[in-house]
Amino acid sequence: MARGKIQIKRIENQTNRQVTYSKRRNGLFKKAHELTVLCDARVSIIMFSSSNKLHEYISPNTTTKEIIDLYQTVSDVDVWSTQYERMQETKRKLLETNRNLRTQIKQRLGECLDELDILELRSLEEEMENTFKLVRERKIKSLGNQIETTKKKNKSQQDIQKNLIHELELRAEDPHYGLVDNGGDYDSVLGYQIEGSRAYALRFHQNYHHHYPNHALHAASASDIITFHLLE
Amino acid sequence: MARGKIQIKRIENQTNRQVTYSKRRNGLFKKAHELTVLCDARVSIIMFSSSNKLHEYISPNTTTKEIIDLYQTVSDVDVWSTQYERMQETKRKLLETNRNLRTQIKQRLGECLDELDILELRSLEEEMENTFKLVRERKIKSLGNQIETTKKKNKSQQDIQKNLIHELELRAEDPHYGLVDNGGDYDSVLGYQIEGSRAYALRFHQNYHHHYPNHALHAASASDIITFHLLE
DNA sequence: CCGACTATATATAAACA
DNA sequence: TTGTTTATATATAGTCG
Repeated sequence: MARGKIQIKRIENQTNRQVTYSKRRNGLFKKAHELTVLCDARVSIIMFSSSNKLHEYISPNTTTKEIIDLYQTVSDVDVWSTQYERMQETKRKLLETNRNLRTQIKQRLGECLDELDILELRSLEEEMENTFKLVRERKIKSLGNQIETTKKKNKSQQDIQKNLIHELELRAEDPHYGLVDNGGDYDSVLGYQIEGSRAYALRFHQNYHHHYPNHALHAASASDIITFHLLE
Repeated sequence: MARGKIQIKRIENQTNRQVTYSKRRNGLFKKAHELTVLCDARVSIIMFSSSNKLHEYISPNTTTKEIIDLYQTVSDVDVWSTQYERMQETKRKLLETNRNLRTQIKQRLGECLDELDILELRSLEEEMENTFKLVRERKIKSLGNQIETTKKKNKSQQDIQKNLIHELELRAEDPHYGLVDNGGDYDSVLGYQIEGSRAYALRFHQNYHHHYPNHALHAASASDIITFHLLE
């Protein structure tokens, strides 16, 4: 049985306080739930006991995160500040690093030199000279490689050319491949795929065959007969 | 008067619902407050009405932010994710920019050149050469300035020296400034403040006056008589 | 830490101001 | 909207198991 009016002040007895906490907590959550259902509201209750135990109520069909998100949006309270400030600090540092790096690059592009003293200029000069040399060496090496590659390509192109010429000679000698004289000048194109990306075409003038049908092709230097095209 | 057992289901009448919401909300907050006081707990209630009106209760001596912070720490719910992800994205972008800038700087230090093709190398080379020249010009100019400054300083030092000598001559001639011969050798120090940061002291040997009291000081090159000290 | 009991204290629906 | 009133429903302190 209840003993008179309940005084709203801290319950000193630890056990009683614990019991009351538990009972009233359930009562509170029940009320909150009734409110949710009766009035179509969304309620979030977060509570910590005196011993820092967490208990929470959240209306059905929603989440605490959702409520807190909404709370943050609607109220002016900067609920996030703790996390936010930490992140802001990180961001600030990154932006500063960024700025410093940009300045360094600018100086390496010859801008913003006013800020540098003589010692800094001297070391930057030295640095620039070293890098300049390094880059030049690298460029020369790269050019060398390119020349090598080109030479090899030329070599393989010459081989292909020779093969083609050889084949043409064979066909020219073989009646089965005899070319029809239709009275006009036209070109026949033989496509050749190399390296999967560039196509080379060997083009030859048929009138040559027309006029000299039995003349064998054998000269690699027959530039008036065979033209080499790089198809892009 | 209450009409039978209250059904816990949504109140369809808009007005009644609103009234009940208001009354029960107060009841809930009252209970929450009682709980706070009786059991020494901390309670945060955040609620939204069906019309999305925000109401909140928070125990005295604490803040909603504090409760949410604690909630985030204790529970596994990533209450911050919305904000957090936005910040993370910003951070990620900054880090990437940062990385790119660093790569650029490295290339301008002659590192990581492997990744560059011939065109990039060519432009980097040109850039390096230009900057190298700019920096050299700047260095030369800076050296020029330095020499100018030094010359001016020397000039002004010479002036000061002349003035001092002049003053000494006057004093040597004026009996009022006559120096007492106390039989010992000692130095008298005249302090002179220049540019507010460096002090120069003109030190002269009194025995000179002792032995040749009427001898006028006039030679700037009298290094055995006047010593010039740079006091740090 | 429940759950149950019970005498009271409180809450509240409805109606009205 | 908010504050009564009032009949009832609910909540709960203290106690026991």
